[in-house]
Amino acid sequence: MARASTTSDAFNAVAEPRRREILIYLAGAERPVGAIVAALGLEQPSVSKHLRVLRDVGLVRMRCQGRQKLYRTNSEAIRPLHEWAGMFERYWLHQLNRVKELAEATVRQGPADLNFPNQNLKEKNT
Amino acid sequence: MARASTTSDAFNAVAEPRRREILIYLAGAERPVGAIVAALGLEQPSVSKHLRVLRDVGLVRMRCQGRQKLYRTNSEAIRPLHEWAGMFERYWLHQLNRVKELAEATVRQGPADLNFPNQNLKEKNT
DNA sequence: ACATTACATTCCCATATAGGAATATGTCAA
DNA sequence: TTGACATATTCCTATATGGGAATGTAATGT
Repeated sequence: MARASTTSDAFNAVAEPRRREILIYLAGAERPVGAIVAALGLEQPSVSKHLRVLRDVGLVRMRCQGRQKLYRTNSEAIRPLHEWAGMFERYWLHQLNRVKELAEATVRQGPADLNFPNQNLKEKNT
Repeated sequence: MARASTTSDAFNAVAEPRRREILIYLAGAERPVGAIVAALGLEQPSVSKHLRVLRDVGLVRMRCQGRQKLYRTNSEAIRPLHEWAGMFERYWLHQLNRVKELAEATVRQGPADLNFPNQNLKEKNT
């Protein structure tokens, strides 16, 4: 099997850096395609294709106004990403505490020998 | 050009659903590969390959213990995702307020005609 | 030394891009 | 109608998968 489609979910859609830029650009206000092209310096067909992906997963909304189409970010669709990543918050807070405690312990004991920095470890880390 | 490599950054790495599952499973404690295989019901080579991707972008750490290799999630590496998605928080809060205000206004006015739900809109939405 | 356990890597392949170029579609203006 | 403007879509192609199967490799037990 190949990689999942970019339109399969928000995670796949935002994997592309340009699509993330577009989402940020369209977060505050709706803009016509031409404005995105000008602001991000991309080719117009490229922007249209990215917008198509973003629409398919609900990350942007579109409205027609005369001959232009106004896009804006649907921030609600980004919440699942935020919440998924947020599940790990308690763990990175723990890691920060451990680093802090280690630093304080090191100050009390004096610095470790930098030539053998792993002398106190039983297993090698990666 | 093709899609960016899954190892190009954390965004691309977590686009794969199985890799997200692995990260959650390895968030609380380090586990040998066999435990992941058993817990998630994937083929062992598949798990090894996913772990390789996750390691390349720093989303997991590995430690050798005898013949097994213990992996754990490096939650710190998920923070950038959380923070990127967090940039949109103020916008989805605004959207929620607008929906709430609209609902309250609707209650005051009575419900709109469901057969012509767009009768008050000048442009068509998508 | 040999078999076993625990992982990692390689090979093969169907599939899905993302970008560039060219073209199609839809809207407004004269 | 004709032309200009704003977007969208199609075609083409190099590239990167992810899964399955098979194989490689390192560590341990006997």
